[in-house]
Amino acid sequence: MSTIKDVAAAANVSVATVSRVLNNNGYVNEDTRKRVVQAISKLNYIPNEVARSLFSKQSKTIALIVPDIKNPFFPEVARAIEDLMSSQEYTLILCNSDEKIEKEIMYLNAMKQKYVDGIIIVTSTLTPKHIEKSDIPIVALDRTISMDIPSVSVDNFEGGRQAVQYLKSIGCKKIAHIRGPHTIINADERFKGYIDEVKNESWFSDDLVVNGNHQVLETTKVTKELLMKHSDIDGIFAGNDYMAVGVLKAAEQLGIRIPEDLSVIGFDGIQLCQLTSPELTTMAQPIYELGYRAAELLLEMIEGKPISKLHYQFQVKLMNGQSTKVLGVTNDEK
Amino acid sequence: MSTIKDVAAAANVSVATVSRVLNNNGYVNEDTRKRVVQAISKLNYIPNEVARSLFSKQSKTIALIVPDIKNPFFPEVARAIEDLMSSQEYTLILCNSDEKIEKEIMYLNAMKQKYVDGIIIVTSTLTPKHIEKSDIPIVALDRTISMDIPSVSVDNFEGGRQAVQYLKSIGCKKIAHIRGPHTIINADERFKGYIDEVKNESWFSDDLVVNGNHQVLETTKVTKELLMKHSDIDGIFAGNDYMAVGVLKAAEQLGIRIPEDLSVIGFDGIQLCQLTSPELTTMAQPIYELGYRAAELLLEMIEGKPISKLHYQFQVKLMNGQSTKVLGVTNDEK
DNA sequence: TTGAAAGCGCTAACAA
DNA sequence: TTGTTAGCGCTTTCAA
Repeated sequence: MSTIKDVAAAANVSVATVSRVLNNNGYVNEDTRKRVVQAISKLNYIPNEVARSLFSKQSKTIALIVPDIKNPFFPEVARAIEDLMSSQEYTLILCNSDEKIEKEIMYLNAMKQKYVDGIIIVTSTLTPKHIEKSDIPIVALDRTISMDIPSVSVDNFEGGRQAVQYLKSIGCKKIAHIRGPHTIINADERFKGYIDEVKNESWFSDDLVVNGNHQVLETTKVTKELLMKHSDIDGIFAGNDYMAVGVLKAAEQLGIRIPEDLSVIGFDGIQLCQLTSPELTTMAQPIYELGYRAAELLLEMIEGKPISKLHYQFQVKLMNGQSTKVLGVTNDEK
Repeated sequence: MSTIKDVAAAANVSVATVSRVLNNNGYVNEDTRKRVVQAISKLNYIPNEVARSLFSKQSKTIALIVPDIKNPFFPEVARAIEDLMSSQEYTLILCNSDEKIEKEIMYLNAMKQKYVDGIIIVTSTLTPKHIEKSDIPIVALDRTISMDIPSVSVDNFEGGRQAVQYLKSIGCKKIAHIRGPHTIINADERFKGYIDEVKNESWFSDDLVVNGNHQVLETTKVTKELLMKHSDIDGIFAGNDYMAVGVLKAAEQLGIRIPEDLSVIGFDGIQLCQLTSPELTTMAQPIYELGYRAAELLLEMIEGKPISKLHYQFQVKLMNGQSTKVLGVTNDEK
């Protein structure tokens, strides 16, 4: 690998001049510029980013810390982030925290050490205290951390409400909820949205809510128990799409027809929804947009632009599949 | 952020001494070591990786270049790689090439520029020429590039054969194949495995092979056409799990029962297989292992160890779902 | 056992 | 318009 020195020697100028043409700043005579450009291409020279970073204290690199890239929600945000970042010549480091605070802190330190220019993180456990002392720009994605830390997420409470409202609107008379882990704030919000919508219903009782733990198998198990106990449940709001699949499986095993006997709605809108049969009705998040916006926000922070808005909250949108019945239309007509 | 200088000053030693205790090499008196260690923890000092990289020409960073992280095969390999790498204090850069050679080359250059220590790449288009001149360690994952470039993959040909053999073994009498894109070597290998197994069958004809292009919708479309043309097809080998889902949908739309009328087998063994109903039978790759092994191989190369074996080829394994019939067992008994 | 100093490749004062 | 040089933070000779 040739260095700026080699180029300077080849073009018979000083390294400063080469640097000038490289960065396109400062005066440089048209002829010398040409000589330099020639030398560069002749030597196949590319500037060493590490040396640049050492000087500039910027690495043109950002980190994305997610619980687990295998969770299909995250590849899509990762893709969105990488799309924007690579277009700006930034590079993306991927970290998996498994929702463990030690790992999050470990990565935070490692990233600081590498001079990454910014971090996008999905976390339920980190508090502002862990973050504030690192002066590096951070954006919270999917879940907010605090009022001070910029975030991009959806309105999970409202999404939960709307899911239930939709089930009501198509005529469901007893609606259960399979919720996600208590440790994850979004699961709580969705749960609260459900509660808000059903708490005054005569049919409502606490045991219409069970915990599926964001797992398919676990959900199938608890849903079967639930449906055997309450045979008159005709609508289920699952806290995410995985759990909705678990519900589908439970219904199948019990010989309950979907959507004729039971309407199921999920949350998230991951690709999976189109792949099941029946296809899943879900409250879809604009997943790619979330990632993209988080990246845009982070970029603004990195560039030191004034941040007009700290918190971006997107709305979820009903995505109609075949797992919810259509009011006034029998199955034959569909 | 404090630097090695600050530590040196605080401990009243030279930076060289601090460096010695940091890296645990060279003689350093026990007392001075203690003073240094104290200073380090007092100042909350962490060494600057960028400066280290500049000197050592190593970045403790590797890159993973995949076509698209949204393809569910890749998050799992990414996870495996990151697991091993982070345990060795390496960091993972993620790149999406969209199977485009320009992007691959662009990333290759960008990574060289960043002094990444190694690269794991999934590519169908890159040739040794693109790679050889970059002296940086490279491992080809999922698809081989050439004999000279280390690789980790599965035996796609044999996997294709075995898929067809299995369909035969459960009694299928006319087996079709939905193949993947011609541009992807693995799709070709699987196709060849299919051909090898059926070419001498009396029922075989060329038009039993159609291209699903690795897409669900496209597959549903071509499969419906196929099944309408050949109503006696009783087995389909889909070139990957996505296309197998497409087949499931086609069958459903045509009122064909799976597995009673038609047995379907996929390839890859992504998580999706357990989420459909019926659950998919597939030739499963050891996806996590593939990623992990590629990472191990790369690490050995980075550390300059002698590489005893350049090419690792894993076997795929039949993973039984409900999309293939069970010989001699009627559906009622199951 | 320790320190001084050169150098990794680059940028940006400052001088010329 | 160009060159000289200091310095980014670290590691490693070389000398003491």
